[in-house]
Amino acid sequence: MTDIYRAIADPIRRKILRMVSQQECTQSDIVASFSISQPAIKKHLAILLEEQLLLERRVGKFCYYRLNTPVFQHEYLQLQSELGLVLENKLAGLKHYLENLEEE
Amino acid sequence: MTDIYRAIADPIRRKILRMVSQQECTQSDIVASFSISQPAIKKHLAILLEEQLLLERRVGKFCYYRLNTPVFQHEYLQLQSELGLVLENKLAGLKHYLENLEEE
DNA sequence: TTTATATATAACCAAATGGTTATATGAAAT
DNA sequence: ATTTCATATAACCATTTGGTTATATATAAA
Repeated sequence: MTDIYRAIADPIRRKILRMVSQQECTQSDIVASFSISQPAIKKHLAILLEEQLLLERRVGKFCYYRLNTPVFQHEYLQLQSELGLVLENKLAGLKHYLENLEEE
Repeated sequence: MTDIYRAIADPIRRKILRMVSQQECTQSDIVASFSISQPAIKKHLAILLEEQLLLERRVGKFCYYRLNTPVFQHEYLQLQSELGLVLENKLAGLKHYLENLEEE
């Protein structure tokens, strides 16, 4: 369901994740820290919300965003185990190669 | 230069990375392990090559692909430190909150 | 009550993504 | 020499991405 790879594909979204992980931010806080338009930021927020990495809270005319920490943590762990495999495979392949040197 | 986030955005590309990390594969090995067309695989390979996460070697009519381990390792470490920050910030924010409880 | 501010949404655009089919090229095997 | 197999490339298509401007709506402040 949650596609963290899609969420983190854009550097603006990665920066938003870092911002809201430090503290809750309103949409205009976020808009102010980039040089793109408010609707463009809105679309990035929509993707992060869609992937459930952000939570929003409405207070009057303000909209506060914060990290959905449990989901982010879970998805990030999954990512690490998926990508970690790539390097582990490499090591396993090397190990196998070394162990079978004499047989060639 | 290398955009690992782009490279890993697609599940097919992630599986290719895992495959070639275990051992060198020809393009047709790779094509055989998916149910999409050869040109579609070719495009995924082109993206992985463009992002320098793969190396290719030509032997006769075969094209062998392998992981560009140093680049992958480096880029993956960078990714981890960038995304790791998100969770560290969260913890730092919590720590700060706890330390300043009495002052409110 | 008017005005200013925060957010939402629509319409548009260019480029990238992820796939297809058809076909060309080049090397190996019969 | 012909056929077969691996790879490359072209042309096409739909969808997504990442942006824009213009405008609407809703709340807060003057």
